Amino acid sequence: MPAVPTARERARRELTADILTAARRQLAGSGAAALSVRAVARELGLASSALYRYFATRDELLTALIVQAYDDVADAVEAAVAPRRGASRRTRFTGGCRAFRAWALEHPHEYALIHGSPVPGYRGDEQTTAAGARVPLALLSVLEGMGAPAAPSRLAPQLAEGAARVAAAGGGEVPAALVVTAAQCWTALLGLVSSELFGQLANTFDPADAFADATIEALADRLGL
Amino acid sequence: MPAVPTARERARRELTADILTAARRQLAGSGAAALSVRAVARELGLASSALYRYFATRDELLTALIVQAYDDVADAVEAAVAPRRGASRRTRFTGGCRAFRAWALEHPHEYALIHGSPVPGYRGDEQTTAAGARVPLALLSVLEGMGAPAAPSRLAPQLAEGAARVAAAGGGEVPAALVVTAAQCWTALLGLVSSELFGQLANTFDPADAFADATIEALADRLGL
DNA sequence: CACTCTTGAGAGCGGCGCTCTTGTCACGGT
DNA sequence: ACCGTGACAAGAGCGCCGCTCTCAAGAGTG
Repeated sequence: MPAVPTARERARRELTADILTAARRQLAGSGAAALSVRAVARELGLASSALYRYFATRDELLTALIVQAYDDVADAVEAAVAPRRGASRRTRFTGGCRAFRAWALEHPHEYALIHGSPVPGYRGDEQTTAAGARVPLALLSVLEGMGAPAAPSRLAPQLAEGAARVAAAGGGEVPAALVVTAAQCWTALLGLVSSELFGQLANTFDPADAFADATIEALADRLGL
Repeated sequence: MPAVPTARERARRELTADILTAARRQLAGSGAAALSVRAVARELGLASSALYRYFATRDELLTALIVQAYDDVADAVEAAVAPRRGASRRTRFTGGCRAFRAWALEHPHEYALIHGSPVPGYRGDEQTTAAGARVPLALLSVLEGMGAPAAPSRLAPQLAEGAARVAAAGGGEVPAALVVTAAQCWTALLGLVSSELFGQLANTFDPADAFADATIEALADRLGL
């Protein structure tokens, strides 16, 4: 591969990026179910068959969008939890949670794509799982250096294994019991945001800002922050 | 309407039920995205156009399946939380949560249909929201007669409103602060099950039985059970 | 019996994902 | 400078899909 890419290579990269941009706009506008290769091609003034030179399948295009969405939300959350002068652990954690929810509210279709029901026969792709781990790991990183919870009851073997896998995946210096609690908080956060976005709170806590804030504070309490 | 239904009416009811049964089988087998009116018609030996006499649209068929799924899981949870001799509140609550998770694991596609990303432009149908409220109300009913949490700090207005709406919807004699906590536990339970089913726990707490049990016990703790 | 209203079948519309073929043009080696 | 290779866009086409329309047959009712 030459240091200076040929015109063809540049064109390919640019068109690939254009396809992704158009696809993302369609996704944001009408959701993943309505995203069609033909519509993207139309928007770009191409024959639909031409797109298959860049993405072999609709699922492949969707996968690229999934990775983009994971990275996008991870950027937002990582920025929110970054250590700052005078920012307590609790502030960083709740800020990260709030950033996560805010991103989800701004990008509902992208959120549904990555945290809703898996579209086809859900691919456990390496790329996507790695990208998907960034947000929970960012939230976990806030807890680094904390002691174990007050009552460090012995963990069930399955839980200890899970915590070990989290540690291996990058969850640095956090006691296993706290990792388990953090994972519970992570699923709770997902439940909060999914419930709000998918309409499970309709007719009850519907404008959910106060409910979300209270829930996030409760999570921080539970983590001993 | 005559007391004795005509042959045509009986036939219509039966065929409607058959359509739902076939559709449900397809849903359980391949998921909501793959459910097609034509395939259901094929399975029943009908022309696809004939099905439109019974369900005006694919969405209408899906809505019927949604209501069925809501009722199905509600039956399971209500049975699990029913008061029994010697069953403590805590046992009834955790049993209800476990029944919810068990139903979801047995019916992943139905679960995705009702708690995953809303399929089209999600209808806030009256029928579906009423059916969807049964499970959380069943879990809430376990808490009836309990006192308010230790620190009944004044609720934000939005939260008080939400709790009032829950009470109006059938959440009987439960203090508002406890209703809020219960709602948080409900979204946390949804997050737990969704995470497990949608693959968010892959590579960490993947065989999630121990994790789920620990999480459910933690919810019971939080409710003071 | 005549009538109406319901039902099921068939053809058909436009859209979808995806494949195959065809003509064209950029690239790299000689 | 030229020519062969390979990437490329386009078009036609396949089998699906949701949905509509029309039409013939049959059940229900006076």
